[in-house]
Amino acid sequence: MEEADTIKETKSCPVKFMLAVNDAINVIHGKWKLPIIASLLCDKTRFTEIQRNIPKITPRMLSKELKDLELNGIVKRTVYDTIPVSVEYELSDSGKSIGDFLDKMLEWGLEHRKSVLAK
Amino acid sequence: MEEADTIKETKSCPVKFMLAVNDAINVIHGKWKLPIIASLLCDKTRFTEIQRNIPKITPRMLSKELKDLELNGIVKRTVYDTIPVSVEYELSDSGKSIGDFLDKMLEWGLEHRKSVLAK
DNA sequence: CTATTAAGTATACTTTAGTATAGCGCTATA
DNA sequence: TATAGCGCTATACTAAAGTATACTTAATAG
Repeated sequence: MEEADTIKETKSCPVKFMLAVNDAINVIHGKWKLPIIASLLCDKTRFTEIQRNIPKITPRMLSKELKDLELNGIVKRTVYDTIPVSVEYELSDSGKSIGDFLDKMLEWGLEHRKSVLAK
Repeated sequence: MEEADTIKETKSCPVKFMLAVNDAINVIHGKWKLPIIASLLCDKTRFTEIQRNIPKITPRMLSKELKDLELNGIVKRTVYDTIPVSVEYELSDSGKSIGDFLDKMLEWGLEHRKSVLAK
């Protein structure tokens, strides 16, 4: 099946539609996922570095969210055999392409703000 | 300032970027907002009708989420002076245009599923 | 007189998300 | 020997989100 057909078919099937959209929502869901992804969109980085980039995140949450993102194929974790060990996190291809729909959300958000302020 | 410039400027400003993206996230955030919006994308409808369309939602949650959506300018509520009163909910223009970024999320979700299954 | 419908509200509860704080194993540097 | 940095984990807690169940007001149908 062609790409365009897959999309068309999915839109006509509420269940598949919801599954795919929910995948996207889950990836940005919660207080910290977006800051983490934003941090990794710039550069592959290490644990402590991300912690420094995101004020107020606790190591517990950072660890939890990174695991979650890794499990969902958004983030890749690489351990280097240095002393002491260093660990690098980077976005997968899927992860990098999150920017695609974030841009659309941004545009919608700006439009919406305008229309709300107009009243 | 031109539309395109606003978007460009926003992308270069992390705070504004986050504000606008968060507006979009808030609108679809939680267990029930998306089903409610989906239900209203088809048709303007009444409270009980929405409740029937969304199995398992309680009136408490439906009421809460509709109020929230109304406050955020996504949904418009109209009370008709019939006996007994009937109340109709419909999407605002902003509400209708949510489809724009949902489509992008859908596309991303499908791509992502493919890439995860490929492994 | 009782039951039902519309559009919710009230109260109490459970579950999930997030916070606060401390500590581990390892090594390098002062 | 003490301190600091890295990449976390453990325990205990609070706060936010969601559920369950009952009830309200006003009218109408049986």
